[in-house]
Amino acid sequence: MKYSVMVEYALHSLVYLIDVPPNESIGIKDLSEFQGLSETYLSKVLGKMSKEGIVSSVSGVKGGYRLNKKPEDITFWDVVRAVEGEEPIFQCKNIKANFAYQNTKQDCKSCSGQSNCTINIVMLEAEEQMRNYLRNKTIAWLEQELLRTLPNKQIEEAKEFFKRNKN
Amino acid sequence: MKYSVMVEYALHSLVYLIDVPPNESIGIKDLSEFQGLSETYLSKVLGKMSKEGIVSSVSGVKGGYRLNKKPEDITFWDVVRAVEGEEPIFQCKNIKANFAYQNTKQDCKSCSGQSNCTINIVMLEAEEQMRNYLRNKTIAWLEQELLRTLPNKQIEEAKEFFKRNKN
DNA sequence: TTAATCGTCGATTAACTTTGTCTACAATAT
DNA sequence: ATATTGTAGACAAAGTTAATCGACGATTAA
Repeated sequence: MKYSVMVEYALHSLVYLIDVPPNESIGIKDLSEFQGLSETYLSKVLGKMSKEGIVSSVSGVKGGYRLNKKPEDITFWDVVRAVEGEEPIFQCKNIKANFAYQNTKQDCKSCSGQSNCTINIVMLEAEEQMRNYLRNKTIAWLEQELLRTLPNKQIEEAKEFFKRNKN
Repeated sequence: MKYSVMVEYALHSLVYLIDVPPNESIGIKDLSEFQGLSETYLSKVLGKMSKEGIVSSVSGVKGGYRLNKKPEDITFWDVVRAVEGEEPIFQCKNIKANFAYQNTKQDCKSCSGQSNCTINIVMLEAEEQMRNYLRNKTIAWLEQELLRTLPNKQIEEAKEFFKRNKN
């Protein structure tokens, strides 16, 4: 079980969007070039975040992406959900004749809802612990943390790169 | 991102092994037939749990599986780990020239260890929340919960099935 | 108004993982 | 001995993720 690399691409890309003023933006070409990622693939990641209102996009010449919310209103969970969707990690397939289901006739839909399949409930609640943790970490917090821990040189390098290619 | 169905197969199968006396066992054929699962595939799942010491196996005629520990010493996490492995859900691919890494020269190994890639740390800690929850739920607890919530008829049905085919 | 630039969308391909099967083999009760 | 059962590994099928490509529409600068 793994998160798709999209999650990594998304979180890392957001870092560069934090400081972009509301009337500017960063193009997919710059974002992908600086991080060494595929332009077309990364654009799908940003597209997903755009759909979920995390970033907003500007079409046309000098277009690109910028944040669509304040960094303190974007959580890690928002990003994961935008990219991976809300489907639970664990899903009952409703094993036939199964001991652990009250109603062997019903299928998985009932099980992932407010079902009484104990095993499913445990797994869903376990995942909920992870989600709650992610809901508590915002992009604003991430920026502070990066400013605190990263060498200045590296931070300046990034700022320089995106300033040079400013949209 | 999804858990493999192996996790479901493993947890459900364990339920039927809880009450097996130390000198008896249940064969893969019965376990798979009762649950409507592929015999060969389920045997791989049990094999993984056997390797991790959760169950023990008896070869030969009248062979099968039984628990290798007390139900209160088997947690959900033990089962997930046996089946899915310990690899973290999120793994840094060390994006080239990446802003969020202190040392762009090092590769992912450094990042998933005690690295200072903040994003990676957050994701690892989030996963740890989920693991801790699973570490708190034992198979013994699961049995109590099932006895409490399942209709007697269903429980008896299962017991009957495995008694008939007792090894 | 035209041309270049940029994001969006869907089809397609490539790589990889999961699921499942098959076969040969080792252990064991009768 | 022999039939039964678990073990292991090769293999195949199906599904998912990663990545590419091309057509399209929106926007801006000239």
